[in-house]
Parts: sequence; C-alpha cells; structure tokens
Amino acid sequence: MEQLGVEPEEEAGRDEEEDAAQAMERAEAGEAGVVPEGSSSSRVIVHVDLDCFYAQVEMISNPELKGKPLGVQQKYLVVTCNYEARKLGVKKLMNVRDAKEKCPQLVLVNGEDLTRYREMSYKVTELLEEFSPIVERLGFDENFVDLTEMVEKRLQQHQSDELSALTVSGHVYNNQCIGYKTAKRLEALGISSVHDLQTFSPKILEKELGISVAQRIQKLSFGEDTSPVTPSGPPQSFSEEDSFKKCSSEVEAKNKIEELLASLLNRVCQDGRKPHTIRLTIRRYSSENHCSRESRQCPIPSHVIQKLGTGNCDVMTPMVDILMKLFRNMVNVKMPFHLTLLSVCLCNLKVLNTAKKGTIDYYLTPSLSTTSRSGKRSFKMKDSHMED
DNA sequence: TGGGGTTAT
DNA sequence: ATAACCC
Repeated sequence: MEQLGVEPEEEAGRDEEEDAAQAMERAEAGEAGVVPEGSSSSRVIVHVDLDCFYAQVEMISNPELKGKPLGVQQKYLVVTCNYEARKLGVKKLMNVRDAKEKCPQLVLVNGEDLTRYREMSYKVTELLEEFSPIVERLGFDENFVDLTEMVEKRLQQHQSDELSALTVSGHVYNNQCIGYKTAKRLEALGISSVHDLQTFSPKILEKELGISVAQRIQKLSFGEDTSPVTPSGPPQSFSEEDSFKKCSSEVEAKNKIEELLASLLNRVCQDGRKPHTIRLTIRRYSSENHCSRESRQCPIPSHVIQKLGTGNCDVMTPMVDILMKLFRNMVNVKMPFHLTLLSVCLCNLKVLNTAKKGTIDYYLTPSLSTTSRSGKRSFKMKDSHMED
C-alpha cells in the first residue's frame, strides 16, 4: 500500500477547534499510520472531517441549543443537524416538513448566511497549518494534512534513543468516491460495485471514460490514491448566491444582485486581494434539468479595481451596472422570464504589491509571475501602494 | 435540494 | 462558458 490515512474520530458536543487539535495530538502521539521501512513513497496524511459542522458552530454561538435536537435550515431544507436530531430520525438534506414530522421538537436555526461558518472553517484550517503548511481544504468542514515530513523527523529522533520499530495503527483511507455522472456511465458498463471496477478491463474503461478518469478511479477502487495534498491557501474566488421561488422582473433581480454584491465587497475588502473578474450566474425555472446554470463574466475595469477596499468611494454603482449588463446579456428582459437563483462571483484575485518593475521583488512576486498562484504566507506583502 | 467551493475542457 | 466534481 502506498498510502495510509487516518480518520480521527470526532467527539460530539465539543468545540470544533478542540476536536481538530485533539485529532492532531493523537496523530503526533504516533497513532497516525506510517510505514517505517524504507519505502520512500509512503506518506502520512491525516484527514480531519468535522461532523455536522454548521450545527456545531450554532451550538457554540448559542450554548442553550446544546442538548436539544438542532437542525440548520437553508430555505426549506435541513442541510445538517446535530446528533440529538439524528437520533430522532432527522437526516442531512431532509425537507423541513419531513424533518418536523419525524421530530416535532426539532429546533431550527437559519444557516443561509455562511459568514460564521466560513470564519470558523478557516480557523480550523489555520490551526492545522501550525502542524504542517500542507493543508488542503475540501468544502468548509474537511481538511487533509500531509504530516510526512513531521513524522519522518520524529521517527529519526525515536530511532536514536530507542531500538524498537514503531507499531502502527490507523486504517487505510477508504475511498469510495464516484460522482453522479460517472456513476451513471459506469452502471451502463455493468459496473456497480468497487469489485466490478477493480476487475474491469482497463483498456475498455479508458476508451469509455478517457485515460485520466479511468486510470484514477481504477486505482481508487484498490484504495490507492497517490494524489498529492495540495495546499489550498487563500480562496480563489468569493461568491454569494440566493435561491428563491421566483424572480421575474429586472428591478427584483437588481435588488437581489445588490445585496449579494454588498456582502461580497465586504469579504473581498477584508481579504485584501483584488478581484479582476466578475461573474453573474442564473438558474432559470424549468421542470426538468434543474441543475443547469448559465453564467456571464467579464473583466473588472481597472479604475473600479483601484477603488476596491478604499471604502468611501462608491464602487457599488459601477459594479452593479456591469452586473446588470451581464444580466441582460443572458436574460431577454422584454420577454417574460422566471429565475430561481442568482449568484455573483468575484474571482481572478490578485495580490497587490509594492514591487517595482525591474527589482528583485518584481520577479519574486507570485501575482506577477505568469502562472500566478496567489502566494500566501510565502510572500507577505507589506504596505499597499499600488501600481497594478 | 442549499450555499458554497475546485479543476478540467 | 460550461461541465463535472467535492462538501
């Protein structure tokens, strides 16, 4: 086996940060899996998966909720719930009506505003980054930490003062992942179990799914995942969306877009980097094909970018104007329309910098090097003079 | 089915 | 710009 993974158990009713810290302590204590014998390819990766994260954040915010069956509601869905609620039959992504029917005592809090969840989520990631900078986020509540280097260092120390080999506990991370679309295609090939996939002809699978997907999922079917833990760093995009039963007029749309944009501007202001692209996404009402969205994006004019984060200058107006142009590009407002979702995204984030052309800093600045992978702690920016 | 995110094409 | 994936 190339890789061992560990999924630390979380404990109910604890502060999320404590959970993460305890998991790491256990990993440090040697409970994480490691293969000492020479194989240089073996890695130690801890998977920290927080259960019912939103519900836990809510219980920390309001301790009176602890001990009660609690669900977090977005629109008419209970997106997650605590263990008390689960015991009483509430499931993730359950309809509010079904949940109330199953569990009349269920306490519901609204979780449509993700601000506090997002903040707590990054606190957890930052905590894990103290152990190793190689932390990859998956959603708001999962982190993968590559502890290979840390463990190897400790192993060397250990070997010098003790003659024993370390005993290893921990289990192979069980990867049963296959997305919806791929699952359908596999089923059409008669593949419905992990075993089916393990024994299926690699050649035919490659023809069917393309070499990249085919080889990857077949390795996964044997529990082998050699993909690196890629440090997530700061987010690549900021977006806010709102879904609703019906939006059928331009003014209505504009009001909602203004709301979304206002929150986004706060977030982007706190981040410090500047978005160079803006995108508007819509979902049209339709009986079928509910999943499909359409979007339009465009560069943010540089004079608008400069005003970002300066607070007093009105950046809303020009940006709303841009968004409404994108809107009318997608929606013929002279015809009746029915939208069920609007989303605004600010992306293509660039670090502002003091680097002048021709200096060492200029060439060392990630946002100016061609690939621009928004450098995080590797390059801390100082004062923000601008010369974009 | 929410309100986010990422990468590949 | 979209599609597919993740939570």
